[in-house]
Amino acid sequence: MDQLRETLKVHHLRTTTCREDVLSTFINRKNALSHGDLEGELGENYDRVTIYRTLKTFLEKGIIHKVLDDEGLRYALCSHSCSEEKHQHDHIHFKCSSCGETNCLENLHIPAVQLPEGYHPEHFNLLIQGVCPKCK
Amino acid sequence: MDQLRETLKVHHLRTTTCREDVLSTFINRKNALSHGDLEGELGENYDRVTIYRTLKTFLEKGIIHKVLDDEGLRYALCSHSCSEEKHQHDHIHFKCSSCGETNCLENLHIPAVQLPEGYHPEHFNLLIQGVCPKCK
DNA sequence: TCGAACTTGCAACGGGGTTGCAGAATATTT
DNA sequence: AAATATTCTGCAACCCCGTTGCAAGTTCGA
Repeated sequence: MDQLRETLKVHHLRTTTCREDVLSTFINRKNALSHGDLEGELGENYDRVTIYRTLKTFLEKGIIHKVLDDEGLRYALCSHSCSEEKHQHDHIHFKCSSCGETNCLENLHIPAVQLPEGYHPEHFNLLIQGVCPKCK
Repeated sequence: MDQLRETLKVHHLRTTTCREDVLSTFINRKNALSHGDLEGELGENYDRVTIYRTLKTFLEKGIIHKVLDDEGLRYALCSHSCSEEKHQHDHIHFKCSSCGETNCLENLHIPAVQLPEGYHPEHFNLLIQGVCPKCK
């Protein structure tokens, strides 16, 4: 409870019930969420627009990061090392084709790639699709 | 010219000018294209819906594949080994943050990843963002 | 407790993508 | 070459995603 307020405070955000609820949804659900997921869970309490803006704010402040997907964007909590100035996301995302859940594999790093001459890589995004442990 | 018709024929598609034009746009431009790109190039000749359906058809037949992006889907030509039954896409995509182009690095394969117990990977999608050779 | 600064809800909008249907084009059969 | 079956296209309409402007409400520091 105070944990949430603390997180918001650290990122210089005013504590509002919407931000607390969105943040706690991310913490409880653990996997990557789309705007639609959040609207389904919180849509009766808050306007869609507010949820969009909350996501945008959280993105900018480094609280969440984008997770690529072949059918729409999702978002997931950043590790604690992220901030407004610097994001560090070289971990792998796994999307289960059975249950549809997308999860961060925080402790698996994207392997190094030897790019041809002239390419200057900045960000890496690896999505692996398949069947997750829960779905056999 | 006959090359295009041949490709369509191989995939059991009727030859129409729209399909020929979309296909030749992919071949000429070489990089990954969004629906918007195609509409910009061919929109005066064909309806948006027709372009959408052409992309969908090409996807199903294994002529093009989806390319992930942090701001909307793109499509790129498949290598010749793809078909309706089997797609093989373990190559890397590079998106330039300067010119905005996304390209397939066909000859660079995604390195193997050791997933935790229970994960059964099927498809891999690696997007690297940075600056491409053309943009210094 | 007051006021400045920020956040929310509402309405409205634009774009992305899909569907149903009638008419047009393509392929196939004779 | 003509007729038929099949497929494709254009149009209209629709829904969903995401954004913007503005007025009213809320937060927080002085």
